[in-house]
Amino acid sequence: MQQNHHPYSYFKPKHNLTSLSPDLRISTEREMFRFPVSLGGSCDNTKQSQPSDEQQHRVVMDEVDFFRSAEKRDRVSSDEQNVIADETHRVHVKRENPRVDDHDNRSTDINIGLNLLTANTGSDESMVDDGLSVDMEEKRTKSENAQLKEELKKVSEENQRLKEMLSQTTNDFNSLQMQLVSVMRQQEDHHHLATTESKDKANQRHEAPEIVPRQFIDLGLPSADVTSEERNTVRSGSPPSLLENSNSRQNGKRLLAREESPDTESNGWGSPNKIPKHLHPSSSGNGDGSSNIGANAIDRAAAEATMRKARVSVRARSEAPMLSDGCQWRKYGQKMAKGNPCPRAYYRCTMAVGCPVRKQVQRCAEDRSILITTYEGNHNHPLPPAAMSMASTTTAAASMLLSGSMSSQDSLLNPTNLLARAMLPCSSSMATISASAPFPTITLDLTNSSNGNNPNMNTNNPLMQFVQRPGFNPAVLPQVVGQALYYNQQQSKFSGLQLPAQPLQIPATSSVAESVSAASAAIASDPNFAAALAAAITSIINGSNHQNNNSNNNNVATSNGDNRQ
DNA sequence: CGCTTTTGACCTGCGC
DNA sequence: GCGCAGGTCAAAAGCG
Ligand SMILES: [Zn+2]
Repeated sequence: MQQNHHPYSYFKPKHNLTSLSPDLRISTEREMFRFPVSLGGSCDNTKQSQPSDEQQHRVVMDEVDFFRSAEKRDRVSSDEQNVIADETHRVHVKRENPRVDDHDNRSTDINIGLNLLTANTGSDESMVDDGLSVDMEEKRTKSENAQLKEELKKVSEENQRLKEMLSQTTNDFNSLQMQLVSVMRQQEDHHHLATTESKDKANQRHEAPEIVPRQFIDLGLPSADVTSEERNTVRSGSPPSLLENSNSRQNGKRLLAREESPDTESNGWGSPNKIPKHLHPSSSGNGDGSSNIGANAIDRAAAEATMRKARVSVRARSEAPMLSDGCQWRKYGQKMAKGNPCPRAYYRCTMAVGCPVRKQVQRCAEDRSILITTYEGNHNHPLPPAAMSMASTTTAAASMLLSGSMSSQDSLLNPTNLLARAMLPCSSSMATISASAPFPTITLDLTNSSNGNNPNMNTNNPLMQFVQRPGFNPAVLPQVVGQALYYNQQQSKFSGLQLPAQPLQIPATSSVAESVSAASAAIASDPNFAAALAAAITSIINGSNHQNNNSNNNNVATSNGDNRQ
């Protein structure tokens, strides 16, 4: 937990600024999306330079609006707010002119309008410095201060609430999205199957689709004997909810509560890795017999199962036995893995009763200072902010992997692949795809060593620059990728996995085009993707932003196989 | 006392 | 079918 303070310190700046004025606080939100500015590597410059009102009016991403609108509402609601707003406005207007020069200068330094997004960090000072008509202002300032303080209180609370809401919503949305995607894919598959089948047996059959639901109707009927048997096996400490699920057991022997709570069903991973078994032989499913429900059950089961398989693996140097990622874990097993002297430990999330999330921790065989943490599944409960990074990462990545593996084996069309390549133009060799394996896995390599096979320093990759920071906690990084994945997925997946028809050009990622296929270049240069990266990275950077270069490498590799050390 | 870790047994999928 | 390897279970032990 201690380590997590760091990662999430990016909330702090928000609060600090909050103490200045609501406006400033709001702009902080925007700050989260200022990443494009930093692409030029001029983080420091931008911070030092004073922002202007004009800058703040440039909205980089829509996501910001969520907060902004909320804030605005907040402002309007209070009486004196308007006064404050006016004040700040006036001040800003004043300063605007001088700032413009700065902008021009900077823009020559770096690049285009990206600079417009620069920080407002100095705004407080500016307000102080600017004190023009001192006397008048002072009086006002005093009263304003009082108001501001109150306002600040309110806003802080509101902020807190919003944060909580956001995290929760994000969580929910992630899982919902995951499910939706899976269902969509399933439907596609089913359509495919149905059509082919009906073609084959067109003469004999009336309706092919009927077949599927029927299976589930059968499955839906839990046998009374089984349940009673299973009750015996329930552990003393286990919640009664375990019983509910026991009907999904297939073998009488070990009726362990794998899917521990009813929640799990709706959430992800109700079914263990044996999807096919669940589908065909017996058990499980909703008791109801309507064909629709059955179909849904299939979809869900398959989706969950697939989801389950999707993994996010993080390689990081750490002497600690485990990365602290904000979640509570309970060790449930340990095994000697083949070809590795170090044992592999198995953990499961204990923050909620039925949470299906698991993780494996193992040291790298070649370099024992490298810790390999592999996550599976999605949390079925609200997460503390400290845990959001990992969670969103796994969810998003899992979704990505899902869509990629199911819809096409084509590595080029695999969004995950694309992402990996897009993020790692210099180390595209790392993005190996072996179509042969059961577990689609995305691997984040945060280790120091350049891994030999990656001679190019990744310094020209924007993402690298951000990862290569001293205070950078490996545990946070997943959020970067996670969010990137997340946003990217909305682009690439929901638009039907089709590559953007119109490749757009973004200087920052243009290098991708050289080393990567045209397809991946298209995605990578997609402004939305860039923006997603920006959002994700900026949010991280804002928190643990200390300029320094560490020799950290961030490699993202995807494979359909087990992660080999 | 409640929770976590340890650890041997067990289950499952896969290749031969 | 057999053996192997990965993954999981749960009783027992450990810990605060
Ligand atoms: Zn959880």
